[in-house]
Amino acid sequence: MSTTLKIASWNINSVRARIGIVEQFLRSESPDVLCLQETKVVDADFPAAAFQDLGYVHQMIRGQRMHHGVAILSRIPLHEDRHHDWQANGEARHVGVRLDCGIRLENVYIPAGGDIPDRALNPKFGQKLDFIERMTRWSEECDCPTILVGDFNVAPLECDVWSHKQLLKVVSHTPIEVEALTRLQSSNDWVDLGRHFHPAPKRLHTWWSYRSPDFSKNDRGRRLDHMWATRDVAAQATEHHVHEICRSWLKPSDHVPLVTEFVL
Amino acid sequence: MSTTLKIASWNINSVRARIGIVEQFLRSESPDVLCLQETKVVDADFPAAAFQDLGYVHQMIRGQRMHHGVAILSRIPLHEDRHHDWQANGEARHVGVRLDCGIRLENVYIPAGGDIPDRALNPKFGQKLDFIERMTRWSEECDCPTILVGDFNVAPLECDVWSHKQLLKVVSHTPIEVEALTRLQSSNDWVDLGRHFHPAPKRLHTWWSYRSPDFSKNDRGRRLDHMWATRDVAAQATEHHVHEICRSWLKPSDHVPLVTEFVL
DNA sequence: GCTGTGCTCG
DNA sequence: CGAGCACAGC
Repeated sequence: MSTTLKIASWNINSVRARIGIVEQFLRSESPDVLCLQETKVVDADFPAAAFQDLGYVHQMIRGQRMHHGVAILSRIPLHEDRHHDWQANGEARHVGVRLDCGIRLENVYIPAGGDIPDRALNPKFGQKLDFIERMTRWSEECDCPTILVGDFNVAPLECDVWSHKQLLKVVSHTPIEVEALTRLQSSNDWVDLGRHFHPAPKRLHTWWSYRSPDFSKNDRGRRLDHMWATRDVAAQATEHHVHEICRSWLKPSDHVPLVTEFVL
Repeated sequence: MSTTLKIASWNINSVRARIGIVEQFLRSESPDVLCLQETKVVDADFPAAAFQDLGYVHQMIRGQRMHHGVAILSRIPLHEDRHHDWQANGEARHVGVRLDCGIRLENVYIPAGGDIPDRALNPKFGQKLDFIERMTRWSEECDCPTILVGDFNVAPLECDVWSHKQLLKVVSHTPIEVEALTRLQSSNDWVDLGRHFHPAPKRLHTWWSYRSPDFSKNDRGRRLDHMWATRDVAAQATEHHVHEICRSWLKPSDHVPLVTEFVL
């Protein structure tokens, strides 16, 4: 006998502004667990009831005023929730739990890093690289079956962006960020599920800027969102989808949801 | 042979935020002329095309950044537009035109007057009374058939408010404002079309605060919006309606439209 | 409450 | 472009 586990991850850019389309997504996809990033709301104002009404009664919420904020909403029990604050700056960028099957699920929102890809000129860029380094130290110590999801704010491969050449000096696709993310991936037995199911050089994007007027016409996307799993767990993955369609919905997030199914 | 003339007036509290419901109203009521107050937009950004598409190709727009702003949108020709600035402060509170039938149509947005009904403590209250006085001087000189509409921000009669007693010291229903409005009405042969068709003590309201959560439940309305006509024109009026239903629409204005039909 | 504005952030 | 916030005005 086998059970399936369906995990979704989505940077929704304000859970309150997006509650309608998140419900729509949950109704159509029915994942067992939904990981959110950029909820942008303090825990007291999190729209918990809306998720409860759809069966997501197990909730691990870590929000803050205005920026960042992560949450795990689940139809299956969640245990041993931990909130890492790797940079000890109080930013709500991580929440992790253990599922009944023993797998740990880690939900992360890596800093965007500002506009200028230079540690000296732009402290936010330094903070981003530092965040990835500290995550790498943490990842080295991870010793159980783990799924790591979230908005990593890095598009590592050439085919992860609409134009490798034009984005080489644009934060999210610079060599220094890609190297940092590669070290994170190498620091444990991480399998990039996106590329496992949709190998390069296939086009795979999860984010389109609001600033580009017609996202589907110009298609200037980047793969900033990721789902990784330790090799043992990745071996149980059966499907992985990027729900591009959600970018065309009314009042969309600039990110779209990722979904992976596992057979345990 | 006779022709009908259907005039509507509506404080829409931002024409851009309300463009959808104004279109809905125009489609269902099809007035010949629509007078708007509180358009809250500079002329360059006025959604002129939306009105043109519905046949309102004759437009006299007097807007300003952020506050106030009036407009006359019409399916019939408009002539001799005049913008009075009675207080010479640059506020866009009036636009008037002449119709082909010879009637003048004057569209006014009288200042709200702030919170405290005291000239000394609250300059806005003084400005409101001064505005009405200056309008009175102008009204005395009006010597042609005229329809005067708009948001007067005064509910003169006891039955114009949900509680006469509780509003006696609330700006919009204080004796000093009512007296000022009465002087304005007496300064020419003005007929209050609202009360002509719906005589006191009938309840007649055109505005419900956003702050009262369920407007229809508590029904704490006031008659702040008015349509007046000189006696000759008033004699040609056949119907006058307050479209209360518009207050229950999605994302409503706090005011509802008034409509009068004339047979010329 | 619900507009507008200006601001920061991505 | 579109979230968040703060403020003013009604």
